Amino acid sequence: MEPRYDVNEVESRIYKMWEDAGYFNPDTCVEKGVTAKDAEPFSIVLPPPNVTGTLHIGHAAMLAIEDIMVRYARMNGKRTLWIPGADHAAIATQSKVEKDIVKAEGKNRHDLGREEFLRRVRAFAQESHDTIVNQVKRMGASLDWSREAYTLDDKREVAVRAAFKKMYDLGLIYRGHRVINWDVKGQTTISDDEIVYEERKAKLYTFRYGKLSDGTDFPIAISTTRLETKFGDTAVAVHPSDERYKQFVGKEFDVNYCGTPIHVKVIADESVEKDFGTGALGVTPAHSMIDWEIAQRHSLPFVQIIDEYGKMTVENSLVHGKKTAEAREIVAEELRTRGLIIKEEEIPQNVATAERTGGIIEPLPKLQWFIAVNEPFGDAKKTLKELMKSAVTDGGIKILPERFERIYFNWIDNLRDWCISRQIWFGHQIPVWYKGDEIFAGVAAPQGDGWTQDPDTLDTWFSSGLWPFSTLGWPEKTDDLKTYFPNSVLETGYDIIFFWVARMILMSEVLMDDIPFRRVYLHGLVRDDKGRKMSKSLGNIIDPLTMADKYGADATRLSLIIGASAGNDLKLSEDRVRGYRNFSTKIWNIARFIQMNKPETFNDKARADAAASLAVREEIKELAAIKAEVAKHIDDFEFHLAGEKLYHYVWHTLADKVIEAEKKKLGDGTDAEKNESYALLEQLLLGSLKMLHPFMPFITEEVWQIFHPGTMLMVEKW
RNA sequence: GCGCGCUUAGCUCAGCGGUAGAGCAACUCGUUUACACCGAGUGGGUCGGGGGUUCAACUCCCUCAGCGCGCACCA
Repeated sequence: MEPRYDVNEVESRIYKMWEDAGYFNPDTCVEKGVTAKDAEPFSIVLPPPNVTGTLHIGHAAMLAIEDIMVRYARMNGKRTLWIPGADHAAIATQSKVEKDIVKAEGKNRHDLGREEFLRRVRAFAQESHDTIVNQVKRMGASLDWSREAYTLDDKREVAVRAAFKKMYDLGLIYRGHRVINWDVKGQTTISDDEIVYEERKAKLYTFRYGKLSDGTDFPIAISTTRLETKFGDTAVAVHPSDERYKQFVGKEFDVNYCGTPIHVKVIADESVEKDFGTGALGVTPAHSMIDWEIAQRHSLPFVQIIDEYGKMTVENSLVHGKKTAEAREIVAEELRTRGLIIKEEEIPQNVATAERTGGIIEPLPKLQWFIAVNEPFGDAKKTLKELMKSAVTDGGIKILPERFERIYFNWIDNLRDWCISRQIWFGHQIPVWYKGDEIFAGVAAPQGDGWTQDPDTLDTWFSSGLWPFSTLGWPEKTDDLKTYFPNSVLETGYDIIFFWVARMILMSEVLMDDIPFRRVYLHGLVRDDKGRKMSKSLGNIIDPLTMADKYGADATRLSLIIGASAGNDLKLSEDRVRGYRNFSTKIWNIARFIQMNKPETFNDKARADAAASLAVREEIKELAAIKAEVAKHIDDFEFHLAGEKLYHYVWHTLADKVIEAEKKKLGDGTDAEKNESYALLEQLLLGSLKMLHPFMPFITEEVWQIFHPGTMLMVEKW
């Protein structure tokens, strides 16, 4: 053995050896007889990385955890499938590419046209995909590349259309005119979950609209931070039990608001808080989600006064054509002049912004496609909300750590219909065609002339939601689907429990009439050593590839496993990775020492002779005990405890105690003693390698090859 | 407003009813069949504060505080 362990040489050679052997594919394992045909299946999908860039340290953590589960299952004889893939990440990818083009050429997507722009996005996505695949391999992930999928490839296109069609026919997907979240910057709708709230200071104005037609003041004062939207008010809502306003409820008024006539009705609604402001709320149905809902309850009309560019559309007014922020100032000034403002105060306010573009969200009424979550359907007449809940309460899905189950339920309780149409180009075009008043939804375009397909695309999470079965060939009834669905485990970050985990459960309940997976394991975020999120602007990014090149993928993986328990964030520093690199070196030297001390008289017969006396030795019993503990930890998803245990055993027991104790016999014992010592150490080393393999696949395989050429540790019995 | 998590050695964390643990860092010593990316050893904590349950609490319950997070509201 080489005195030094050459990480980069070994890691690239070993991965290629595994790939060539084909054992990442469970079919090959069955063919070559390393897995029984009727073995229990173990299946898991890789959360598909977005094709927006490159692998980051969070991906590396995810790969490490999943590869441990997969390699452990495979070594335990299970028919193990781990499917790789990538996500087209519609909005994220489109905005990234458009931004790059604007920067480089000063053109936007409209200058290029849909065809050309999409060509550019696809080229970028392809390049990004290739980089990511290489990086995933670099981390040692034992994925079945022969089954690789992409959320936007032809097979998944079929799945998306079949899913849309089925849900449309069930009445779960509908087209409706409702208030949606409009991203002014990105020029598209987004779902409730894609909103990020930013806390800012805002001014809360308490005021009266103005004069009534008889010249008296409007009788009720209201409060708002958005004076400019009040042109769109159609009601003033008060609490039903509020004595102050009871006399006005049901009355309608024609009021002059800053020179523009508006018509408002006073209504009573439980949702109004008596103690906030004046206890009266100006209802703007067209530009507030909550107000829209109030308007629905009271059959109020709505008046749209802001357009898609965030500009005021109030005809013949002070604010026509102005942006909302500017309009607000103009209105405030006008109200002051008219003496209508009663109070101005600074309050903290959460402003809704778009997750991807950072633009302000302007609620607007628009005709869009939705998934109905409160609509009973099918034979059971259950709603999607009910099904999503029961999948976890009694449907067999267990979420780890358990506290996320409550977070999941809480999210479902507050869930509104999911807006799935997007006004962007990159993604699955909505499989609906129009001809006059006719609408056709289908997997393929309708026959005949004159049909036009809906130009919008689907929320990227619509296609990711199908992932646990679309990767297995659905809607076709494939063997893979029969064998590997539902998935055994879904492993992902807790930050996408709503975006992704919940949507997969939703889709699976409708389309498969089953849970998508039995277990959800949520990992935390990888932060820097001070607990901050890693970001370019902070300059605290730790790149997994740099770490792998410097210290090895094995060390990088271990640094991401030990100290990281389910659902908890991990603080990572280069020092940690270096520490586990030292452990790799230790393993190498243990192996080297044992190999150097192989007695000349040692052979199979000597091994057999030693077997009986070894069987009763404490060291062997101890190894068995460690093995049982490690297995229990892995079975319980406590990878950090398993890793720590192994680290400690190998270094501080095997190396520091057992080897030290055997040195004397190896040096000047009898042949029989030497052989027994060697047999003992060899057995402890090989046993350790097996246990360590899921955690540190490269070095363990490399050392194994030295002791057992011609066999492969990755398919040895654990 | 509703809910969740964390608070244990200088740092990062494990332990979660029976006399305080690991890794890193610090300090001392040490090149002897691998490894200085090493070995042997040492120091260092009233387990966030207060109260309770118990023969016994870091571990269970209540309460307060600090930090962090999710959701909703945000007129």
